Amino acid sequence: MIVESTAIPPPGRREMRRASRREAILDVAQRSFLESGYAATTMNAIAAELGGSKGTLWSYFPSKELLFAAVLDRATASFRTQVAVVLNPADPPERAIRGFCRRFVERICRPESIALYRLVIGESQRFPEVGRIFYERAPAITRKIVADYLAGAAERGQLKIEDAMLAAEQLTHMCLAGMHQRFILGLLDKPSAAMIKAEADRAADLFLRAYG
Amino acid sequence: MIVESTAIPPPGRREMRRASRREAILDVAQRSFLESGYAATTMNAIAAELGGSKGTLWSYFPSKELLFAAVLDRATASFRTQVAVVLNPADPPERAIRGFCRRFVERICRPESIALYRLVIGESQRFPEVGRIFYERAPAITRKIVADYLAGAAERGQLKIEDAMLAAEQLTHMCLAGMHQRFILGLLDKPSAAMIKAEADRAADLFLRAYG
DNA sequence: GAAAAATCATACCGTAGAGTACGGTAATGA
DNA sequence: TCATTACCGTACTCTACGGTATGATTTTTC
Repeated sequence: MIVESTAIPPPGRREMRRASRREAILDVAQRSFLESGYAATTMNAIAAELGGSKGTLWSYFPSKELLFAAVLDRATASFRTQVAVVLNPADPPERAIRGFCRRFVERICRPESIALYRLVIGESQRFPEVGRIFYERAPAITRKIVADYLAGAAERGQLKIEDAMLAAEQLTHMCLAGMHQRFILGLLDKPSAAMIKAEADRAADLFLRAYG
Repeated sequence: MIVESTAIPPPGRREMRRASRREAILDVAQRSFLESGYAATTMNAIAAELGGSKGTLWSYFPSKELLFAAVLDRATASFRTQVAVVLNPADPPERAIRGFCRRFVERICRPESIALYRLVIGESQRFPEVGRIFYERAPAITRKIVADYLAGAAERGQLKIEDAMLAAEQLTHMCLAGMHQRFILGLLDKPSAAMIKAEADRAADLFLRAYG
């Protein structure tokens, strides 16, 4: 009564299992690292939450540091892909910039983003690469996208901008001005949609007032 | 041949000794916390660097957490007093704002300030008061000072500002736009005077362009 | 169905660090 | 002078955690 049903698995069934197990480990580890920081996260706790044994955990990630690096890598990758920013050159610049600000503020004020930022900053002293990797994969990429748009808008005569990179940096940081610092320091917990909109509009207003 | 020279010490000589010892402990602890973070700082190392014994250290601060709190308190207090900002209402606003920006950027990009900010952010998850205390004693106070100046300038017709608190927040955060994040993440080490000036002027320019 | 690989459960090792205990010694106060 | 208080040095306890070892059990592959 043995049916050969599973059709696909010539490319290895072990590999599949292994990959999904790896993901499961990273899920648990990421949650713990983001929630408690590096030092307060214990391998024992991760193994316990996984249900498996310690030996298995170590067979996937031979040290806590390597596990941490893998978590960081995955987290920034997810950030990167989610910055599918909607800066449409066909829109009038007010609309495009306002839309970007809202999306950006919403993104960076999510609890996971805040936790990631905290984690990176907290560990960037002990692991200097952490800060560099994060910077290159999150803020630098966003800035580049915004700068490209702004340069185009300047060419089309829609905005008066000399240094697009500088302007992009100013715009993104304006989006951080109010709530973000308070989130980072733990004075606020959950952003409401109204707060996000207000924050984004304030940033866009100032920017457009200066460069419009 | 014993001369009763020391004139003042009726208010206790033990207390003096004790106070200065306490300061010495805080000096060492602060350096270590700022340099290595909370977790990587050990009470043993502090005691060793002090030269004294562990028992003495514990007699001043009965736990690592309490020592940490005391360090934080002192560090933010020193920050607070150093924000003797020169926002002179008699100056023309361009001059006043430019001057403030330079001083402010210089202040927050100092290695000690960066280390403190990192420490606070890194631990504000585990010790939620840390973030709150820091916010109230450093960013909030600065913002208040700036807002008061801006409100005055608006009344005198020098600037077009509706919401002074908002504008103050935007101005101070503009000063953080470029270098500060890179310092925090460890991509830069020591700010040059030229970098500080350029950064401050960029922030002031944008602000004055929008509100001038 | 049997060999091989992965996983499990659990006990263990080494280290490190927070906090304690204690006997001896120097400074302080009356 | 004498009691007290603070300090020193050091050894110690206890706990936690990263990492290892091992033997049994399951799963995959052929």
